[in-house]
Amino acid sequence: MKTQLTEGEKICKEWSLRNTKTRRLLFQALFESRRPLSIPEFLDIFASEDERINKTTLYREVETLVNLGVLRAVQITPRKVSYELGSHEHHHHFACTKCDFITGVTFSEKSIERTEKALEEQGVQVTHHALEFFGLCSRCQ
Amino acid sequence: MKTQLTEGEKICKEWSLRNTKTRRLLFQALFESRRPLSIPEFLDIFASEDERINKTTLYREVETLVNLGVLRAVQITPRKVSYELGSHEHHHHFACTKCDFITGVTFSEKSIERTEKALEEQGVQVTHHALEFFGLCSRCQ
DNA sequence: CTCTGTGCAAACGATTTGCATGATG
DNA sequence: CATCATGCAAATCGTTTGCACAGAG
Repeated sequence: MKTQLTEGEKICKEWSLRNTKTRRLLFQALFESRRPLSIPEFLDIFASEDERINKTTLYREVETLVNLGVLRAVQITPRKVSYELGSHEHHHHFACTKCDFITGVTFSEKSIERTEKALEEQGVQVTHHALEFFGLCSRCQ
Repeated sequence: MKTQLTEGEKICKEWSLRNTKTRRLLFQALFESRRPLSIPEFLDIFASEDERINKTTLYREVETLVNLGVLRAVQITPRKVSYELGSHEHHHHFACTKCDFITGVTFSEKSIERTEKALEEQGVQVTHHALEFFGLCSRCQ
């Protein structure tokens, strides 16, 4: 009889990572919240579930996972870095400027304007967007 | 004989803001650096010019100016908020992932791909980009 | 058993707050 | 002189580090 693996345990296998409590809870939280989470948010979630996860351990865990590419850092709200699964297809985000709602946006449409239209058809109101390019400047190549 | 106003003094007039040392130096620094600056960067610049500007005062000043729309917050590098003049035409940025080089990008081309090409022709190497939409979610409207 | 993960306390840097004082229009 | 701006010290918050110990494979 096969044992049912949680999503988190699958990811650990896939990346040959030790199956630890911190990892299991971290992945669990990401799956359930269905949006990028910041470290303070992870900690709040764990606390509300009465799960004792050390702050330092979590910072180190997230760092490891980002370096491996399992997680991806998402910088949207000023002074707040969130993390999402790196396996998600390359996508962008919609963030509510009033509450902390953030959701993935698939840029299937060919233009920013059309993507905004598609978003508005889903019920949100888009006021502005930000587009940043990253890479190496001429000096640093 | 007309008195020559600095850019900063012009902005103060335009927004009916008191002409203070903090404001003058802040605008001056922005004009000279030609790129978004973070508060620690402003402070370093002032210190290197032997200008004593209090940290608290600067934080409050920047907050005021952002609320008025004179400045705009720019969130590019994780954990680093920079500020640029809000009067700049709506544009995006290129950030070097190795040094702290940031420059404005005019999205004159119609697509992200073509904007990237145009950037590369200017000598930088684009590895990836981020696109975020902001507004109000259905609950918050 | 060995390597990796964990926990705690302390350090750090950026940002915020309270309160009393100073300067601008 | 009425606002608005300033300075300082202390508090707060997110993040990092050193070191000793524990757990997974």
